[in-house]
Amino acid sequence: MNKKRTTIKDIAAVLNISPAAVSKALRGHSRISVKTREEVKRVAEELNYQPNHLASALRKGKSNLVGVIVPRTNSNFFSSVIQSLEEILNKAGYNIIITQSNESFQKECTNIDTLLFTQVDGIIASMANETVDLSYYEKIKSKDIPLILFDRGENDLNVDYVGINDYDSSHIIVEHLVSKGCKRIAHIGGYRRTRIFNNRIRGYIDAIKKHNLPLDKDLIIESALTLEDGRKKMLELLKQEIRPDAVYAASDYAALGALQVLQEYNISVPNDIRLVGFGNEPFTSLVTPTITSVNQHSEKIGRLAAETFLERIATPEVKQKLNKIILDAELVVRNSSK
Amino acid sequence: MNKKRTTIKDIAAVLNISPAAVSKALRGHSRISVKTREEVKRVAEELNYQPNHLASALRKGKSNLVGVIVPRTNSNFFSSVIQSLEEILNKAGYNIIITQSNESFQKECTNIDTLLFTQVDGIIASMANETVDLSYYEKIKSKDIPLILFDRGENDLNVDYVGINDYDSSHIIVEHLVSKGCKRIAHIGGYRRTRIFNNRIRGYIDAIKKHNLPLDKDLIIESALTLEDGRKKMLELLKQEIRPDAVYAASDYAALGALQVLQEYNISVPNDIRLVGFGNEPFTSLVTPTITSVNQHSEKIGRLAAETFLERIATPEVKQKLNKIILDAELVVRNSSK
DNA sequence: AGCCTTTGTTTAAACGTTTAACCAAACTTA
DNA sequence: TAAGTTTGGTTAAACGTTTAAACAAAGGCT
Repeated sequence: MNKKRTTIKDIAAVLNISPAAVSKALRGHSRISVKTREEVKRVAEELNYQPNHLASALRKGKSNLVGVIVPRTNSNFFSSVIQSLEEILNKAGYNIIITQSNESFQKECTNIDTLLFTQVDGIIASMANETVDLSYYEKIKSKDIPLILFDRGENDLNVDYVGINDYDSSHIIVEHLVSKGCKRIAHIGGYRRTRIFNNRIRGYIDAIKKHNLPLDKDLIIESALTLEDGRKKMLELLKQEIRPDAVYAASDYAALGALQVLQEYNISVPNDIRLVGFGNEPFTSLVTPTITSVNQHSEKIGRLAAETFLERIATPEVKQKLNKIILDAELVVRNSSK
Repeated sequence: MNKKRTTIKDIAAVLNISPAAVSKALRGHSRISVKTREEVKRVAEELNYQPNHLASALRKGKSNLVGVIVPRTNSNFFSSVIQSLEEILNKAGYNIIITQSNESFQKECTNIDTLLFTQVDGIIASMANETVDLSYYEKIKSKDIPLILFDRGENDLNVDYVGINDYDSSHIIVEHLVSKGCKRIAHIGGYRRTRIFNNRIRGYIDAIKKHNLPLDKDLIIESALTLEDGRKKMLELLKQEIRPDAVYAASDYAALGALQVLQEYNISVPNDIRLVGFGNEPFTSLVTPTITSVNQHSEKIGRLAAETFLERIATPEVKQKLNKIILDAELVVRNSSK
């Protein structure tokens, strides 16, 4: 019965050498003769040897596993970041464990615990909307394993961060709408407590000021940015005495909700009201009219996050500190604002 | 410096007992006095003890990790299955490692290899469209760890399978279209070599026969079912002498592509041509008109797959055999076929 | 009292690798 | 040729946990 897996010892027994020699041969240690090295490889192949990752991880004190936490995977942005993370990290010999927080702080905490329990060598995360208490993230830091944040980060954690320039993105959007002749631009934004949404709001405000447009408090609405929120907030905007002539939503889902309401009210997009979303979700180019949005360069963000992680691993002596990598976002103009 | 993690030995040292006693106390072994058990728990808490998962996994010969392979995560179906898998398995003490094949056979093979390398205790997978060579899946079986397939399975592997009744779903769809008065129903299907798509095609054919409708070869088109395929195939259908009065696409993406073409040609949906998709992707209720589709009960599939896995783990003596769990799908009627 | 059982714990080995330290043989070099 | 270096290994301990086996002490039974 070959019920039991072949181990390094089995190979050693066949060749009448020590397990240590086999281990070294397999890892390409210099002090092993070419002859033995090749014999070992041959026998390993023959016996269908598969190294026991757990044993090696235990001995070396690293698991070659990277934990990933995202709010959800069924958004194009996150799944694309993950894909790119996986590609880079696999090449470097790491596997990733993906977990979803579903935007819940509670779930995020248990995710962190299970990842730490699994002895991951590092964590790459995008924070849940709800999260304000950073103690669980501090816990990661206290374990002295790299923590890399992307998209949804937090300066106070003083770790690496990869994301796009939200502030500038708002400027670009407002500028685009102004160039189309819009004079009263509303913003359906996220909650200010989330850094990226706060930045988008700040960018919006500053851009509005810059173009000497009315900075009406009623034109800035905070929400969780779901489709349903988009609908509700759009209805509120329509109830105002002077309707806006453009709406900039900080998420494509909210933009879509707004679009649905506008269509139900027979308000023409883009003729009566121009609309811009954020995130460049695939459906933005599937609906009618197609929705102008912001491309967040997900693949690039994934790649940079992975590379930053590898760099941290390579130089463990360097203490982690706030290190922001900010990419320029790109406005993808579609029919909803043409 | 508390640089080093607390181990079971540290706890033992504090209480002046053996590490074995600590281990047993922590696991709730019956032969440990209530007193020591509680002291151990107290000290463990105090020293912030985190069990070393690798060591225990190595010793016990199981990793408490389950590998998951999906074609992609950015589809609502798969991400929802994953979420439900995660929920059940986490409760049972398992963590999941998610990998994506991107519908590529090559990628799927390396995914299997990395999962096996990571010593997962089992694999839950949905096969890539491309996959016909089953040798890598046989490799999983030869390791004697449970393999559970869902949605995209293969009878020949003789393992557990969870999915919906594709054959019947086609029947239900055709019946629905017939009830709306359709007489010439086209089917934009997947490739026959994939079992589920073959079943949908067979179901379509039998249902057409059953209702004595014309069974025209030109009305059945195979493709990869992407949005682009939907567009192309719809164009082909429109070129035919007698246009169909209904189109049943085996994926929502293809259905959406078809819808776009129809709108470009000013053909009214549902008045001129009725349209049905498959998968109940969120966008089906977001576009105009909303698209009738089939709900695949993703949460239930995830739950059943997880439970089947746990059952296999609990009864390792039982040899795995073909065991199909087939759910009834549910037609969600929307405007595209009303 | 003597034997049996139960309770609570210790001992020691094991899981499969890696690696520091050691060693013998072969080769250099002056 | 003697000392030093290089080559190609071996030995043994270690990573942190689990667990079978052993054992001592206490309690139960006749």
